[in-house]
Amino acid sequence: MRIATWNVNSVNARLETVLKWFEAAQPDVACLQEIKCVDEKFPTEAFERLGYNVAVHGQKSYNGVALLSKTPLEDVRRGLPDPGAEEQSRYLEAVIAGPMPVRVASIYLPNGNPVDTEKYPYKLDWMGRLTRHARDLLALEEPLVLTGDFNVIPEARDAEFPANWEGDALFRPQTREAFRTLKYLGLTDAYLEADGAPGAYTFWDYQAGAWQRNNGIRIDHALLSPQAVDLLAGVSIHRDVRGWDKPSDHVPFVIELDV
DNA sequence: ATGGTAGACCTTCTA
Repeated sequence: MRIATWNVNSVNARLETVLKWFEAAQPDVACLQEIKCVDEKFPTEAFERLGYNVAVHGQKSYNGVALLSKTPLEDVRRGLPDPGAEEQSRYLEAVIAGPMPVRVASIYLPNGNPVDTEKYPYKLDWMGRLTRHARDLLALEEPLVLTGDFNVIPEARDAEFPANWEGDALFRPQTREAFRTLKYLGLTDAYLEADGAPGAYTFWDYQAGAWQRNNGIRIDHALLSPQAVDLLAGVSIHRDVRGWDKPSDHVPFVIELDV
């Protein structure tokens, strides 16, 4: 089972590029982030034509996540538990039906910049809520994949120019500590487990020639329960997609499970 | 030290 995650930066502005990649890469499951539209504006029919079942948790203008699967999506959950009054659409979870069901979550963790605004505490609070929910999911002792745009640079080796990110919400010690707290519940970073070579990035900013200078960071992750690690067969970062016409600033990250 | 790009949008916010 091939499970992809991709922050597409507007699914409608990017639809041609997204469909081109889907036809080439043929993921069984895909988690999209930053779809930037409400549910009714999501191009559901285009994905159904490719054979996918579709679940969407959209939002006007900003954020929004989706889950696509060749087999049915069951037990769909939209949003984390304990939503606040101004909840943003950043979490969508479902069980991928099959002989070995796999629970998958599409995650768009808050960016958190600028750090001297309410955005940073919102990020840390959201990470706390994700961690509490992940603890409950791990208690189920089933194959679980938490994947998406975490907006976290886990270590200096995950940035080409780590000094550029000092003080940034993606790399602050508090952010990295919160990410470790999540992982230390018993989750495994699929990229480190299956490959781990440094210099592998999933995001290059549109600005200041970041792509041309390879000023990249690894912020799109897949965290696996022990039962999912047992199935892990490999990972791949589709770096070349960043060089396509009208690219997203993120590229697809794919994990392969022996299911 | 600064500014650079992209997308959706109640020309400004978010990243």
